[in-house]
Amino acid sequence: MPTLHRYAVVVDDHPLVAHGMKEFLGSDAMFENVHTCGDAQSCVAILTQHGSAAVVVLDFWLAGQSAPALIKTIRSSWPEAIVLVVSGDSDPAVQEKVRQSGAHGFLRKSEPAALFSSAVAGVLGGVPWFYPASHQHNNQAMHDLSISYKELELSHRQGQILDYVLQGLPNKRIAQILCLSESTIKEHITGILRKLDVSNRVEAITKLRGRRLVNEH
Amino acid sequence: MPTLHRYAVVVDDHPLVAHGMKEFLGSDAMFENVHTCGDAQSCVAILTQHGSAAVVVLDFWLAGQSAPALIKTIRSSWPEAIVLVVSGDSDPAVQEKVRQSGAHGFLRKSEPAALFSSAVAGVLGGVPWFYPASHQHNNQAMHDLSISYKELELSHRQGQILDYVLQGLPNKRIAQILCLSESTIKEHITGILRKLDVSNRVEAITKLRGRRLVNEH
DNA sequence: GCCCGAACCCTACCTTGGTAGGGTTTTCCG
DNA sequence: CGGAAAACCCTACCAAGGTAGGGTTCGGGC
Repeated sequence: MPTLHRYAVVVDDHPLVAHGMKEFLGSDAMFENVHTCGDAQSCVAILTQHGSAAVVVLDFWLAGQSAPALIKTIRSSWPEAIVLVVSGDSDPAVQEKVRQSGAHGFLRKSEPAALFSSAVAGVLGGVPWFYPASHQHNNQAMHDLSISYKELELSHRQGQILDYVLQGLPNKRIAQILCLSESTIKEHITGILRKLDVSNRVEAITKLRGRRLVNEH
Repeated sequence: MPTLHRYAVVVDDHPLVAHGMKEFLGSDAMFENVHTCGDAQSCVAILTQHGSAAVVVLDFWLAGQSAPALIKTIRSSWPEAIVLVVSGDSDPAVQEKVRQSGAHGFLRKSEPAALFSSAVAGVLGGVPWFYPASHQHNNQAMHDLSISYKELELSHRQGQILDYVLQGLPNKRIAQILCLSESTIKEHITGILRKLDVSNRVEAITKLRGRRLVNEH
């Protein structure tokens, strides 16, 4: 198994972000060799081919697969690899999932460059890098039009169904798409409306108009 | 006015993304001098201090301010600057807002690096860079740009009522706002839906999402 | 082990939305 | 003048949306 040199892997479906992180890992002279890829499959392929990386930096919101699944795969197959997860949003729940999946650290993309370097150095040195639990609820400058309708405490299913609602689909069609009964859809929607504090789907749609939807997990 | 050298500005509230774009702009030897910043205020400050940049690359989803406002500011104060907007999501309506604000190009962050370079080269060469309308998902012959009641062949009353529908108001409230009976509202809406070729108000809202309705008549 | 929450299923009930059909009045146009 | 179209009103009917309350199963945490 060719663990010839220490190298890093960056997994992010946005090439620009991946490139940015690659530059960071390289410019601090920590890693001369940095691979970038856009999905979980490619990441696994790289690790299989080159042997375990020293560090894997991956975006939580991957296009195809869920990040926790990839984290678990890496942790079990290449246990010596350090896994650092980055995410565009600031949801505490995301960090929890990441931590429970076995990652060594979690960082928001909005952090300054210096903190990113510190985090990489930290996890490489064996220090777990997570935000303190008490720090969780300062959702300061994060909103307006920017992001995350999402984990305003919507469950997985609710987020998924809200997606369809925002596309204008009626309950009946959502039901057959998801192979569920219409009653179940209605129940989920009742929960969604209560959490969004609106009284029907039209209000929900107009309330969320123009906002970006983070991918379901 | 110190337009001493051609330079670029990258505006993105995610430092990693900003850094990635900076590297791109630099590595293609197009710009030796690239400024990065995280919000609209800093961007304006940079332009004020250094004079107009050759190109401004900015993220649509800025933390504090809306991107269209910044675009308009740049277009009016530094008209020779080329404005290229990038966005993490793929909503056609976002591109429309960008285009209407006067930007020269729009690109998704998920595009490969090569396309990013092409887009920069294109807009610098004076070629607008937008996704074709036909490429936008399934929506058939829907023209972009703003749409007027006349194009939809809506009567005055219908246009007025459609406005309220798009705001998410139920028939009952529209009726009391306009001092009409609910039956009349329903009748008008039936006409609206037929002309829009949709089967209910939710479809109408999602179909017209992101478009600006101009009330001329 | 127990408890809790998420995710399913159901029935029943009420409100809203949309269509169809019946009218009236006004305006504009050939 | 007659006719068309828009704007208003009504009732009646049915489909869709949403709530309430009743269940089951599964998994994780204590």
